[in-house]
Amino acid sequence: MAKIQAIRGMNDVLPTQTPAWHYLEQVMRDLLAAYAYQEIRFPVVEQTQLFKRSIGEVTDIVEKEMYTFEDRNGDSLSLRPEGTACCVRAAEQHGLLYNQTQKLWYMGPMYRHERPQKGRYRQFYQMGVEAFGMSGIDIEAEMLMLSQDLWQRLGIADVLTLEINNLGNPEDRKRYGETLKEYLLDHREALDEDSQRRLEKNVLRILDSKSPQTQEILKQAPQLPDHISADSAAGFQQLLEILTQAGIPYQVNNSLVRGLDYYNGVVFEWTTDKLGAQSAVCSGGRYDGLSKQLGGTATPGVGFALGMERMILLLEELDRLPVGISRTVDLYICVIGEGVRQQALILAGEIRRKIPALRVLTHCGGGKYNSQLKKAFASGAQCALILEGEAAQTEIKLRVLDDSGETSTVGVESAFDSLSGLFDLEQFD
RNA sequence: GUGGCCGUAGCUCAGCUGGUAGAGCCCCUGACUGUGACUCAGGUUGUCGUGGGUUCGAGCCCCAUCGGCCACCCCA
Repeated sequence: MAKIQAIRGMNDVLPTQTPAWHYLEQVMRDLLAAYAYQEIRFPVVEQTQLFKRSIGEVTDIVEKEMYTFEDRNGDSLSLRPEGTACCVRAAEQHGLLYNQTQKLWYMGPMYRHERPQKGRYRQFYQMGVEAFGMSGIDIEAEMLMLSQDLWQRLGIADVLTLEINNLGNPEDRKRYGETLKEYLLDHREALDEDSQRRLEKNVLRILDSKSPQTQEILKQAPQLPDHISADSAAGFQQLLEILTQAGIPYQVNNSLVRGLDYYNGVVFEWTTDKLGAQSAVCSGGRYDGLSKQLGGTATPGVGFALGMERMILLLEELDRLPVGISRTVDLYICVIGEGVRQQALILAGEIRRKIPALRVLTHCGGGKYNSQLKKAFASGAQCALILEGEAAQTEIKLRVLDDSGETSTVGVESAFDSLSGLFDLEQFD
């Protein structure tokens, strides 16, 4: 029988890696709680239409990266390639957007059929933040401050840079799109293939085309900042001022457009040069038209998503993971001889009841003194209880697992007291 | 989707111009040590990613396929 292996680009997270994930998730949860954002969860599968209508028909994501399949009843379903559309759908469906504002976050796997690469996987995890019902630039400012706060808590602020742009309000964007299209139609033949296709449904994307020839043509093109209404431009300036005051360095990039069609207003991207080709670790912006586009009532929205794998890669690369997060055992109980097996299990249970947060590993499966002690050290535990004998013991050994080799013999009854003396119990409250 | 490199024991890798496989680490046993050590003695592990082909014979050649890494592209 041939061995079955994981699907390409879909990774197992092994026990050696889960501590890093827990750490990252915990820092995020704490941060989001500090900003009073609430968690929302929604399904991994949605109607294909949801993504076609939000992300855009002619985007790469919808055109060639979605996992789309037919349900048994013939409906076209897709694994979610991103979270914003799902979040809007869920919020709208349950009346969360009716006459109220929301500050939400989510975390979970997304799916995109791309060629796997460092920092790019077919199943990847995103943490996303979305705010609904707020149209000022204060919410953009808060989100950027929140993300900056996260980088600081993780200790990676020094390797990330913020690129930011203003696409103007939806009318600005539409008007500019038409003007740009008109200009580019005159140079149609000189554009690269992709840009020619985008001319029809996705003109703005041409702005960040990598083709040198296309970029040459764009030099003479009508410029985006010239087509932005005064109030939108003023708001953008205010935002930039807040960023300056908050000590967040930024770089205005007028060709930053984003690959998802639903954006308008402020868009941004946090990038790094530490992850090879995958430079974007977090990005987002305003999407005021999205909820209406999905058939709901018009509700302003702002949000961003960040790639969890890329965060972890970055933390590992820069060695910014706190020491000690991998330790999973505090107390190791060595069980030498079948006679003390039962006593050891019962004793472990009593200790756990008395100190619920203490992580107690009872050695199972037998083995000699030497090898069990070796495992006790390898486990990272601070201390080991050693039960040895052919029958239940009244005295057991307590060994501190450091170089001192300090070992004492204690009565079973007083084992708990001895442990209390060893561990700083407050840390387990 | 395109291109380059790669796929040999749990891990890191070696394997000359094709003659059916090794090393280190780890792990286990024993000896010595009242003991995570050291040293010594011994031991387990692989359908050489998978499926075909060429050949008297393939880990080494050819084709296909799956997977990994990197870049393009795209994005988180």
